[in-house]
Amino acid sequence: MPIEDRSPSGASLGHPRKVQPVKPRPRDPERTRAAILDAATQEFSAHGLEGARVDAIAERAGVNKRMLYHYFGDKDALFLAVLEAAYADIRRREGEIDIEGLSPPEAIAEVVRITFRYFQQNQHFISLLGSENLALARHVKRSRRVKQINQPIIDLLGKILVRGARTGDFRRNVDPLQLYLSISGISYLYFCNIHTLSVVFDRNLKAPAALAEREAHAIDVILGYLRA
Amino acid sequence: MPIEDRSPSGASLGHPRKVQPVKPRPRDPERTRAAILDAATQEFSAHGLEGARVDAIAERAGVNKRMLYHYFGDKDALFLAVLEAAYADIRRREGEIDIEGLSPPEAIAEVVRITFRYFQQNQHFISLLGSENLALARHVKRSRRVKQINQPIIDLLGKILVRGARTGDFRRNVDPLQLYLSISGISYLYFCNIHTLSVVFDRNLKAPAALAEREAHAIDVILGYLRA
Amino acid sequence: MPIEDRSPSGASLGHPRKVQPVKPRPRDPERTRAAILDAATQEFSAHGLEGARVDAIAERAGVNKRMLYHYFGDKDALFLAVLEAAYADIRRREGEIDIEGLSPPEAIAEVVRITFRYFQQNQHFISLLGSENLALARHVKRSRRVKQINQPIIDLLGKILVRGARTGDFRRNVDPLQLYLSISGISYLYFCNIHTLSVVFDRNLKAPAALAEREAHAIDVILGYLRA
Amino acid sequence: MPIEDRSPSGASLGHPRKVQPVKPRPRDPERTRAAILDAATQEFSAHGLEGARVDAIAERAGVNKRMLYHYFGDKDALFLAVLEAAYADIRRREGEIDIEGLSPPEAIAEVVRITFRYFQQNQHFISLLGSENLALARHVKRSRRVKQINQPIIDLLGKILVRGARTGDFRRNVDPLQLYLSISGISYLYFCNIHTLSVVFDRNLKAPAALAEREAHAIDVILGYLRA
DNA sequence: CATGAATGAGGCTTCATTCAT
DNA sequence: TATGAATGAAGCCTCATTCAT
Repeated sequence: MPIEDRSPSGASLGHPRKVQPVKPRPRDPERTRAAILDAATQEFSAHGLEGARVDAIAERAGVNKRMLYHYFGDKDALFLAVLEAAYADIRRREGEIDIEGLSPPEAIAEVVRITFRYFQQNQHFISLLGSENLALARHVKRSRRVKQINQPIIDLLGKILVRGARTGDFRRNVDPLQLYLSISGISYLYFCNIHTLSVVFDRNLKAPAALAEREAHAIDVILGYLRA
Repeated sequence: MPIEDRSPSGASLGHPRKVQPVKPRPRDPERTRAAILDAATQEFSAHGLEGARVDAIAERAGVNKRMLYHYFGDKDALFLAVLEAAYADIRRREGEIDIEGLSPPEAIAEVVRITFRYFQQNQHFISLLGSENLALARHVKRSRRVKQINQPIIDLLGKILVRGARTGDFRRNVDPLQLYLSISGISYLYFCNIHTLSVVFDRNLKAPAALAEREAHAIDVILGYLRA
Repeated sequence: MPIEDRSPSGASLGHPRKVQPVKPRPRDPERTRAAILDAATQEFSAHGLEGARVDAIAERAGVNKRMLYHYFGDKDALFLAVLEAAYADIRRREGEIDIEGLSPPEAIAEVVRITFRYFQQNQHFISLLGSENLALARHVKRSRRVKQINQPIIDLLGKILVRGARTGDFRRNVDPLQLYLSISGISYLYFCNIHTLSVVFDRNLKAPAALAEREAHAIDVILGYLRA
Repeated sequence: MPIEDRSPSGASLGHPRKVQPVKPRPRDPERTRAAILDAATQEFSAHGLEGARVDAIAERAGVNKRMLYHYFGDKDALFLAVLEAAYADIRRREGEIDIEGLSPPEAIAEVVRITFRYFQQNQHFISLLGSENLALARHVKRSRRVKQINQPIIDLLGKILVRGARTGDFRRNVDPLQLYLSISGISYLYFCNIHTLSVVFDRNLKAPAALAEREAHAIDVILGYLRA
């Protein structure tokens, strides 16, 4: 089941700072705004909140630096906008999970798989979260929009767990939130620390085989834990 | 089983930048070096590699800024020194795990527990890893000392898995490295994103009850997965 | 004898930059121009020529920034327009001085009183003069309209002095211009430096009692000097 | 009685921004600090607080821009330092007034004369006061050192007034503070608005003859007012 | 070993002004 | 007439680092 990247940008970590600015048509506020947001997503995820350069964002977006302030206020506000877009994207993605007609184990496997692949394809989101936690979540705290954004996925897991318990597939009394954090965590660590882990264990964790192995393991762990 | 913090510093995230500089006795190279390293650990973990300020480190350490360069070369070299110290510390900690006389499930539970508590008490290590991965592991790549530092824990897990398979407690064919990454991940995500998760789910994840709940869940997941 | 403020705006120093924009009816050039001029008077007097912000003026006036350029050319030209309006206003006010039927001392007292109150109620004018002198009078130099604007008041003083000399009330050979500068100066300093003087002498110079005392003193000095 | 300019700098208004940087010997903190303060006095008085450029100050002082921040903190703190130095200077000057052996009228004349000449030779002080009042005295308010700096001159005037009343030279019940403000005001306005007044009255108020005439008039007014 | 002054590059932000509609 | 997007220059300030003592 292929999963397209619909994140605000195709940014991924690890690219040096060379850029192909996509000049937006002038006098097209919508496009300009989007270009800035996209460039900012790349820059912030590639270099962190403190490491990101406003000049680089402007250049990447192909707009005048002044526009960043025109549209977003300042660097921190731009970062919040990027975060909100990223959160909105993951919510959208999780909302599309379709478990219609799947058995409880198959449904859980699907959730794990999608989670794994989402992190794989959106490593910039992991980086953004890192910056925001370094900043003690001070941007997100001021945002109403991000709060409880993950509730739907918790609810979905809750339903699958109930169904699985009823069919006898799953153990009982599993907290959906704890489960969600474990599902995420198993995938998250892998991508979050992919560079250091690759060095420390002297393996190329980005290789397709390694990725497939990890994905299979993630499903194994969660289903192994849940089985009655 | 209480676990004391033996990390190079008692640093934890979230502290503002005010500091009580502990002036080392002048003309005491050993102490000066240690003071700088400790201060740097705090500063780097609190503000990230890019966000850390050389001046702040010097002030925190109570030494002249010039000393940082005298002892460590430059900011990046200092960061690497901090990383190496952090890795050395975790290796030391993992080397102390004692599973003598424990059944395989008890041994695994102990590993999970110690891992969870280590991250809990050394959140600065998580922050440092974040910075290093943002930097594409470029410091660690140059370091011989960090490589394969985690091998002992993999070996330990391997032994426990073999024993558990023989006793019939555990499933067979579990890759110790994959297992290690899962054990870590389940705890790691929690502390890595503790600030944003607290906001997004509107819970105080630092509360003792929440921590205890998470720790128990982590053990449940791993043992649940491993059981034959 | 109460004197209403008829200056182009009711601006006075010391107000922070928050504003209630009075949106002029669109398509009403007269009103738009007046709104801009009024807003500019406030902004320039509150923040000085260099400190004034074109954006703030536009916002204050409730018009599009482009209009400032449409109606006035540029910031400097707008400043000159403000200055000219201020000069015109003070000329108008001085032209209204009525000494009909007053004895020479009473007439002089009236001039001093009106001068004092004018400065009191038009402190923005003092501020504008400060900016213009800082700019070495470069705007006013280019303006024909401001030159000799103060001639009428000099002429008036000259007449009173002649009359007073004839009646024996006043000393002879008083230069009306020098007298005018002294009359102005005695009031001017008080308002020009009201903030620093209040701090340096630890008094509230804006208090009604302080103002009344100063006004009486101003009259005393001038009449004391002039008496034969 | 010639009066040398001992102000922190020989700055006077009206000079364009070209500069002869006086490079201080490096590694001479005292000199560096003084050079910055002197350059800042010139720049602030020539262009106002908002119009002054930090770069220009550094260039004028012949030091690296970073030094301004090293020694003074930021632009506002530097401005306060300039103000304090200016106030200290005028206090020093007023403290040197010597009325020993002078009759009360002669003593008052001396005070007026010195005041007039001080303003004449220190027009930068007038400019600085203008900036500070535009800033609502917000710098001076935070300074303990500036408060009541002018008390000595008030005390001096008080003594002369008492003596003059006793000798029958002066009228009674003159408030020394009000008198001081008048003495200052009569000179202050002239220099404060020298550029606009020169234009408005189409005279060269800087000409020696004009200055002498004004000084004589100032003495006349004050003594005329005070005479019994 | 230790200090504090000094540096030049570059950071974020804001300015007055003009363009396209 | 009126609008809001767009611009390039420049403003204040801070950075990691080195020099002179």
